[in-house]
Amino acid sequence: MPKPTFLNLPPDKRRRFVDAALNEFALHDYRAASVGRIVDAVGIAKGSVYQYFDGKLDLYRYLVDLAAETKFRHIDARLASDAPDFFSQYRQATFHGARFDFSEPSYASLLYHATYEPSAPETAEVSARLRAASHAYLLGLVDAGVARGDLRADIDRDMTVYALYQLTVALRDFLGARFGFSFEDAVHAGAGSPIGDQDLSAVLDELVGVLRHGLALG
Amino acid sequence: MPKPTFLNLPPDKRRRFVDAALNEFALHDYRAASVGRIVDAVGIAKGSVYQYFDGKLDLYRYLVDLAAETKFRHIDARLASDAPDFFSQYRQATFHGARFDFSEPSYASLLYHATYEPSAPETAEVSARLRAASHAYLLGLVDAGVARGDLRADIDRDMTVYALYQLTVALRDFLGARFGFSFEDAVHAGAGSPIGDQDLSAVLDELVGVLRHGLALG
DNA sequence: CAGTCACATGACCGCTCGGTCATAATCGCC
DNA sequence: GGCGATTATGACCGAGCGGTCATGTGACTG
Repeated sequence: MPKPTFLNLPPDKRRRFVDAALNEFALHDYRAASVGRIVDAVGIAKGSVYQYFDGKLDLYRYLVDLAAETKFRHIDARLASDAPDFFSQYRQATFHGARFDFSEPSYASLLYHATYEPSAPETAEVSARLRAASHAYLLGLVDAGVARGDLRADIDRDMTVYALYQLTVALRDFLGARFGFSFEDAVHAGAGSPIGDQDLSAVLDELVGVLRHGLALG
Repeated sequence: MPKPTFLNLPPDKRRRFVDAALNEFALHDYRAASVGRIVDAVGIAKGSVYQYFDGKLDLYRYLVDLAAETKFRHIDARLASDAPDFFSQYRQATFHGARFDFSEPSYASLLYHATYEPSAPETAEVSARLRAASHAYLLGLVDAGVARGDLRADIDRDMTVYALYQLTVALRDFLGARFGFSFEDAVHAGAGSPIGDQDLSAVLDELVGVLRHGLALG
């Protein structure tokens, strides 16, 4: 967790630091991210980082938590309050999740890296926490869906959650491939929504259609 | 590609080198893998590696190609020759793929790392080639399935391939989580099939069932 | 004005890395 | 045995890393 010094920082300086750090961890995975580049970008001395955080890992943890919290909040705030069925709930959440990723490519890329980083022993715990949070969220959705009768009662809940999770995370790559869009470029360029809502909706309709009825004919 | 010197090596020495390198790249992703550790493990001088390959990346490319080729061959050799429907074809390929992963955890982990490593600019091309090969394979399956009438004709082929790909790759994590199995441990311990064929079959039945009929009730 | 305290600084440390190269050992052939 | 070609070696290089710490700075306090 951040040291008190960090929290006492003038808001503007703190914001600039977080932005630069976010950028660095969005552009590079944990190991490749460089504390030196962060301080160069923000124009402070290297030692300052260690006045703010206990080290690189501590900073990373803080950023991942911040990004996850921000994204979840963004989605939750936009979820329709009326209780539709499972599939439209999932569709809505995924839609707003993707919208968030477009508008905040740095957060999105950071979370993407964190998701696929069980390799490094240090970051394994961060990855696991992130995955656990997503799984818990999806499991709640699935259980409600089963209870409501939207989903078959005989499905393997864990496998269903895993499949949903993977497909949702992979959406980023799929959208990138389909629409020739690179999140990495977006991190440099800042926000901007390069994929229209209609295109995104079409993709999600397709995905939800497969989830709902499967691939088989008839 | 390997230099002539590498190909002239006594088979036993070459095998020991490949094994050690495989191990290193299975235990660590590209950046974290260390040439020094490889030479220590195999008991040769560091300079020798650069007599065999043009560098770390060249060695990595060679190993990934080798692993991918070996795995594809393993699967193809075990595919039933009679032409069943799409789902049993996919099931068979995935089953034998998983079996391969269990019996050759080093290959499997190397391919896993290679799959999720578009971050490093150098390895992006290797990842892309690997993904392209899997996609081509799956696309062939899907197209045949559509032609045969196993699959709905109105599905988005690319998305279907992407979904199949992600779910298949993620199987590794899912099996690991469900059966408390770690591929990393298996790399150390060598082969051994820690998950029985029945357990694997049950998981695949579930997965194929969802792919076939979806999650919706009725 | 002196003293205190929070914060900023950047030279420096130790380490690991991929890669090099002059030299030495080994092999194959006549 | 001798000789050229091939292969093996490991000390060494330059670079980058995370992290440290003695010193400096500036603002608030009594």
